[in-house]
Order: sequence, then structure tokens, then C-alpha cells
Amino acid sequence: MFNKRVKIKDLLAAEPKNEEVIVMGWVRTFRNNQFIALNDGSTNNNLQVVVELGLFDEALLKRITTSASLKVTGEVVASLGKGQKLEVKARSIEILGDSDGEKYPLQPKKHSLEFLREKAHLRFRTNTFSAVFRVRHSLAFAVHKFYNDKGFVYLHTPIITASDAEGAGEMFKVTTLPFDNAPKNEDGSINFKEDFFGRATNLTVSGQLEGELAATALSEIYTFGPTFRAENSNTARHLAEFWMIEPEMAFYDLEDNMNLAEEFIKYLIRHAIENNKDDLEFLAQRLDEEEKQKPQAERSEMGLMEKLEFVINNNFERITYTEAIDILIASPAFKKKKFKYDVKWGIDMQSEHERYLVEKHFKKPVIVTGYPKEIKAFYMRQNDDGKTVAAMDILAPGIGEMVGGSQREERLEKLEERMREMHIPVEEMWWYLDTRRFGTVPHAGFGLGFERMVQFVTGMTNIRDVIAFPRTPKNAEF
RNA sequence: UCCUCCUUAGCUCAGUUGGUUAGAGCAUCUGACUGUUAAUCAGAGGGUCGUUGGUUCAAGUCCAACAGGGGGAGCCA
Repeated sequence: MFNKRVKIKDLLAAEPKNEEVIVMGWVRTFRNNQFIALNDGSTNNNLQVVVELGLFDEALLKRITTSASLKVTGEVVASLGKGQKLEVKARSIEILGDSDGEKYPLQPKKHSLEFLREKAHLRFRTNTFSAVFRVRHSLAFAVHKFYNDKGFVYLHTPIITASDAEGAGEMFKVTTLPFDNAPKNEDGSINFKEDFFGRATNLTVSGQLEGELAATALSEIYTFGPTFRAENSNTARHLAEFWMIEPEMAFYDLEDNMNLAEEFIKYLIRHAIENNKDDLEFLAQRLDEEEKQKPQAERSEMGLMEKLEFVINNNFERITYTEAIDILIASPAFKKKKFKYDVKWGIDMQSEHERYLVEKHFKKPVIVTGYPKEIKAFYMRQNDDGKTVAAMDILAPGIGEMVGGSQREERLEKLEERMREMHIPVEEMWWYLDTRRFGTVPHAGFGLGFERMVQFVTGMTNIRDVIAFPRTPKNAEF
């Protein structure tokens, strides 16, 4: 019977009442042949288990090694030592699983994140990663709570799709055809009529188009699922498989959309602060130590907790694309020719430009609206000026683009015209266009990259460290 | 994919203008100690120096290619 165990989190939160308890967990360190730091993942804090002298066999004590799993029965008492309020005086210790100290790769010391990335199957057993994944869970839960409380419907959009119309990037092909002997058409191309679905299919790059179909009946929906991009991106902020949240709302204009996105981000951060205080404080401390290694000029001005508090207590800056370009052109960085890429109206802003706006000029999240239509997707609503669309991107310090969204083009003729201009196959998209043919309504939505949100909240600088098993070019181990 | 840096013990790293037997801390093992907080102290074991090829009397050190990783960029969320 295992379920009589007390979770370490609950045990540490209570007062010591000299009761006997059962605890189970993994050994973090065994100090002085007398003190076991035991962790069961329920909290970042370890339970100190005290082994009284002479009470246990030498042979048993030798087996209490880093990462061995234990079942401990003992009395909860006030701690004699400093550093913890209470501890468990062991009456019996059962080794559930040995851990050979010679072979176990992690030690009770600081490891580099790069090293741990290569040990992704064991990195959950470190303070940093257990904290990150508890925060990640908490944020995922908060996503559902936020939308549920607002009456949104959680929509499961397909993972496998035939549509590649959005043009959001290279796609992974899904097929059951044999690689070496695929059926061919007369012109030598592959005959997908013989494939599993009778047509070429891919892994989804976005659930938005399907989301719009549901939103134009259920009013407010959101999706939260995996998304796949076969781009050869080797950066600290890209994954080939990542999770995205895409709300889609009927009867919302661009401003409603911005308000929702800002409220959503602040809600997630607040939820984490309220529910993951210990983990965030640990991560903040970790980050502080990392910052100390950097030269003074590169250090961030705010600690993690400070940054999160600042974001939830201040309004996001809202500017138009045109204003953004004006700010960049007027900036000292531009005048001193510090930018590698030129700035003028019509450009797709580069990372350096976005970072200047967010990290140097405004020093807080910025919502940029009204981008030139040439650099944005076909479905975005065209503004009256004929040049811009009702797009909005939310740029966050250290992360870049966290949210990308828009009011959607609900006018059939305008939409079809734009699709033809951008060589989107209008006929294939008949199902999407039907929403504009039958009872079309103004609507809007956005996509939020979940891992980037987790990065922002945990302060982790590499996206590969906020997803359990990262999928990146040349890496699908575990 | 491009630019750039890196790859030496299980981990983090040192290794001089190319020159004998490649070092340190931590970890591991053995022993000591026993209210410790990444415990401490003493001793021991542990390396085809990323791979392949080249230059040289001699390569961890110089050159090339490849592989893996970091940082930056592009694409994007």
C-alpha cells in the first residue's frame, strides 16, 4: 500500500506534531552519514530525514546514494539543526531502488543546462527542471481556467491537416506510402490518391483556420495543442514541435483582441506568482547568480520576480507600426548606424529593432498594430488606408514575439481578392470561405507560443529548457 | 541555412612560442569524523585530448574536412 504516504510539500507546510508518517522520494544528498535530503517532486524543498547512529546496518546506509529511491517511516519532529523547521526521525528505511553512484550521471552540484539537455530523461531530478515543469503545469492549468471562466469552448483542432494554405512555414509530411517505392503519376510526381487519406497531408502549423469555423458558431473558442514546423531553425526560441494557444472570438475587433491578450498574459503570470512562489523564487535566485557572471553592462535591470510584478502592474505599451518605425528612425541607435538592417516604412522589423523598442525604448511589453499588408498573412482585415492590416503582435523583453494576432477579414470579396494576390488557392479553401458566405461576422484572434510564455515566467533563456523533450533539427532523442 | 566560438577524467575547467610520464576542483571508491545544509578531513582509482586525414624528427597544441554543442542572425510562435 503506497497511498498512505505523505507528500513532502504537505508535510513541510504543517506543524511538527510528533506523529509517525510514511514518506517516499529520491535522495538528493546524504550528508554526514546522518542526514538524507529527500525530494519527491511535490516541492522544490527537500525533507531532511535524520538517521540516528547505530540504528541501521552499515550495509543499508551504503545504499543511500544520490537518486536512490526510499520509503521512510518515522516521526515528524521539530528540527534541531538550522535550515529547516522540521525533519523526520527515521524508524525504518526501505530502499525501493538502488542508484549506483559510479554510474548515475548527476551529482549534488551545479550542472550546466547544456549538459542536462543531453540528460533530458534525468533532468527532472534537478531543482531547476522540477521547478520549471511545475511552473509549466501551473501555466497550462491557468490557460484552461482563464478561458473556461470566460465561457470559451476548448476546441481540439486536428493534428493532421490537408491544408497548407496558411503558409506559416515548412511542414512535416504525413504519409503511409513507402519511401523507396511510392506510387507515381504519369508525370513522375507522387500519386497521393493512393495514400492513407487519399491526398497529401501534413502535421498542423496552426489551428487557426479551423478555430475560425468554430468561433463563427460558438462565438468564443480556444485551442491549446501541439504545433509543428519543419523549419531548420537553430535558435534558443524555436522548436520543431511546440504548444500554442489560439483563441478565436466572434464579435471582437482588434481592440477587444488586444485587451483579451493583455488580460490573458497578466492572468497567467499572476496565477504563477500565486501558486508557484517557491519555484519562482528558486528560479529567480538561479537567474541572479547567472547574471552575476555577466559583465555589468549586459545584466538585466530587474530580477525575475520584479519583472513579473512590473508586467502585471503596468499597461502594455500600444503603438502602431508606423509609430514604431518613427521611433526607430529617431533613435540614437539608428543615427549611430548601430542597426545591421535598414529601417524604413514597409520593412519587416528585425529582432534588433523589436529588441530596441521593447528592451531599450519602452522597457516593457509592447503591442504593435497596423502592419503593412505585404508582410502579413492573407486573412488579416484590411484597413481603410489600403496599405495596412488590423494585425497585432505582442513583443516581450527577452523573448521577442510572444503573441501574433489580428482582426480577421470578414468581407468575402476583400478576402478573395487578397487570396488571389497572394496566390492562395481560393477553390481549395471553399470551407473557410463559407464562413464569410453564410452569416459572416467581425471576428478576431491570436496565437500565443506556450513555451515562450513559460520562458518569460521562469526566466529560462533557452526554449529547449522549458519543454520536457525538445524537438529541434537533428535532435529527437528521448 | 549563414556568421562566430567551443569540444582535454563522470562534471566544470587549466594545459606556455609544438618537446619527456597531460593537471586541478568536484564526483566516485577506501578510511576517519558525527547536528550536517553542495558537510568536512586523509588516501586511491579514473584520460586512445570529438572523429578522420595532413604538416613535422616530434601534435592536446598547427592545417583541413566531418560530427556534436554554445552564442548571434534568418524564418517564426
